[in-house]
Amino acid sequence: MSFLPEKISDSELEVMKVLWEAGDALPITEIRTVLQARRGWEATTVKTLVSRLVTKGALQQEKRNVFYYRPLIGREEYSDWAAQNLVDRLFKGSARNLVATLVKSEGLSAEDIAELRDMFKVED
Amino acid sequence: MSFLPEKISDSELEVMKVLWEAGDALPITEIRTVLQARRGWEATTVKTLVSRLVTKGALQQEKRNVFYYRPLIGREEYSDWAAQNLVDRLFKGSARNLVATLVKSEGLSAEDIAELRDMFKVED
DNA sequence: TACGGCAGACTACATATGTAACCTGGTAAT
DNA sequence: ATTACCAGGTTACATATGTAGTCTGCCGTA
Repeated sequence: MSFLPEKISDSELEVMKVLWEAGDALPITEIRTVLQARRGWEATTVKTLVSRLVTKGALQQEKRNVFYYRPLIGREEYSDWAAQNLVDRLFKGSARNLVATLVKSEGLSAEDIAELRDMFKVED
Repeated sequence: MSFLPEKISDSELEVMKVLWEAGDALPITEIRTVLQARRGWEATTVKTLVSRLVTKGALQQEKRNVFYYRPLIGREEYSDWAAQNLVDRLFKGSARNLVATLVKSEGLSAEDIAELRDMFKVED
């Protein structure tokens, strides 16, 4: 796993999600529009978050007519890292413990469990 | 699930873990000893973290000969919350997606997979 | 061509977090 | 009783984070 350069904060993550959802580089305007609707953030707030992400190496600036921003970290990659991080920090390094918690805490529906069972049949 | 009063930071979590592991209230001295060994933290650093946790309502101070600190939030409870939080923030609210990620990621050992498979055989 | 709007750069500021020092009074040991 | 040490309280200070304002130059439109 290529590890992350620096931590991505909650607010910054919102920006990453917009880019990940778009599946392509976006100009600041686009990002701003989404986050203005979604979170009520001002244009400058979005700009600050984007700048910080560039500094952190999570986004790349592409010069076109106007700057476009492209994620250098994929959603999968980040999610994997976050999941592993949670496992290490709170589940004694055991993913099984995490899953057990999810199962117990109603986090998983009956269908989820059924699907997971299938998944484990197929895997390996 | 009784929700958490405030966020517990990474460093603060280290303190909580010491208490959770102890399974009982501890005096600051004990906590400090563990964290001095485990993290190299100074006595005052530990004191600050403990104080913040008390302020946040995560720890309760018990007056004896000397103050003893007792977690008001259980490890299970916190872990559940953290897991759910991760699911909501990065896995589109689907715990199944998280599990799928754990399975796919290199972070899972063969034994982990085996255990998970067993778990799903037994569960439900 | 003058002007209004917007992108990008820079600045601002309160709260959170990581990490720790200083001070003060009580307690144990001499 | 004197002293050294330690618990508890208070203060410190840099960096991170959430959230946003100001300034400046360019570009399109009147």
